[in-house]
Amino acid sequence: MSSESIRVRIAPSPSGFLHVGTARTALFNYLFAKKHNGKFILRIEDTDLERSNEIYTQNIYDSLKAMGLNWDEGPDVGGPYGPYRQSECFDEYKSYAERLLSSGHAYYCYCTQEELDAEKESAIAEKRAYVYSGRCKHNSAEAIDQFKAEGRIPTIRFSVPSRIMKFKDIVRNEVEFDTNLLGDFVIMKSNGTPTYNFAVVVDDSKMKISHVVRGEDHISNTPRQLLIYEALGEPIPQFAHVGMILAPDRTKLSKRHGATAVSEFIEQGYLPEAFVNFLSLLGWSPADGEEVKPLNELVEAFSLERVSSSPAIFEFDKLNWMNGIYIRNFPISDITERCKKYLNDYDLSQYTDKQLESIIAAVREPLVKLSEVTDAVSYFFEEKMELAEEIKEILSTDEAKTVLSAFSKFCESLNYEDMDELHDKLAEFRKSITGLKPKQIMMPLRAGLTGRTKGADMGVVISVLGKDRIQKRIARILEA
RNA sequence: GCCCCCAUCGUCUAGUGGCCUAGGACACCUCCCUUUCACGGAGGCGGCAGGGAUUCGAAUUCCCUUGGGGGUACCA
Repeated sequence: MSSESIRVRIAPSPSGFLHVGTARTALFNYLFAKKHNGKFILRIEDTDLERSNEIYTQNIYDSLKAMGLNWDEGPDVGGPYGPYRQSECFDEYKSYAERLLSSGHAYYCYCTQEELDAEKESAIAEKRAYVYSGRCKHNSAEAIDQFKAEGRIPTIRFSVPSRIMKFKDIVRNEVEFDTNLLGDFVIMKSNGTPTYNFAVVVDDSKMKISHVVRGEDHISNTPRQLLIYEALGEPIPQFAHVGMILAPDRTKLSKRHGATAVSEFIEQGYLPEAFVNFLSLLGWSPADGEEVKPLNELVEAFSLERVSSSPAIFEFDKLNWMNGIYIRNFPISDITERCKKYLNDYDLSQYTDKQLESIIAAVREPLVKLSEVTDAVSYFFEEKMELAEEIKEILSTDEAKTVLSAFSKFCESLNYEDMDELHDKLAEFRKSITGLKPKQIMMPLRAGLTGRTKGADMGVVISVLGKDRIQKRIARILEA
């Protein structure tokens, strides 16, 4: 097949924030499209008016964009096969349904919910698998008139032929279903809107989708959709059902497991770029084994054949590791800019951009999430420090006091602008105090100046704080 | 219940009959580096769910069992 013809889509329903599972599916679709010079399409599946909400649509846009998954066609950017929002296509579904009606592939069903429930209950009572009886398939004209007179509004059901349905799935080879277990299913609800299985097929064929890459939870929908394609006489796309993403307790990832929305992760301080990279490794692996790959490299490395058919569990350890790598490797100006939203409580105006960058550069190394920067830089912004017992203990010794008062004098003559020189001077200072190991000198100094036992390089601390604040902080400790 | 899918270290995975005394990554442990935390480097721990069958040979093929997941709607 010519790669020009590859068209894939992500079709979320705006009934919640963009879920990590949907995000991963979107990623795979995007990677597949870009790898083969195809089109990545966004379609909003909002046929369920009740549950759909515009704020979710916006969240889907924002999350996808943050991840860098820009779509070629979609509700906002348009395209040759629109509309890309199902709620704008209701007339279309109706006319497709009529096609099926007139070709004998579908029929009106006047069964009430109560009648249907009764069928279901007796099936359960008899320990039979429930399938719709198909009783409305051969309604007489009189019966139909009677139903209409009662005010019943029909659904439209697809007439399912009896046979074994086989299809080839790119990630799992042959899959087989017996259509007798399906039952004639509803394609148009009584309120005139299409059901999911019907709308998907209409839209996918209208949009000339060549490959349907989606979660394994859709695998049992596939035979129904195949039947519709055939009845419509539309070309059938290739399918690829990816293993699902599960929570650590091996059940479907849901709210009770914590964050499930991409936007929540971003909010927490995960870089979308890192998140994407992490997601790519859930159910797929690059042939070269190199796991750290930004989006453009993922595109190059991607192939559907390497996608896994078994489910993957979403664990934070590797995400955290990945995020740390991106935090450390991104340009410092970029990271600094992204950190600002976590620094709202501080007066940033006291520092130049360059100083802020050197502060962030000095504390970024151990960060797992950007949000941790708030605490990591606190001693650069707050003069009054709450000292933990551990710190008080370190500062209580005579040695510590000696070190601090010595440094208070020593810092008189420092050049605070030159970092290399500062490090040399620090070494000099260490030598000037005899009888103490480097650590015994540096730790009290750190504790005295920052109120912490760990943190930024002392050269940076000293440089940023400057003489006055250093002397004040030391004085406060020594007076206590 | 019925249908479908899945099954390699704790987790993500490599592996498509001999290259596997099963490789990598995360996590964990040890050591090194070191003015702290970290980063980085070097090691270590740890797995083919069980049982049959095919084969000279099985993580790899087939069957069964078990386990897990998904579906079973006028939700998507």
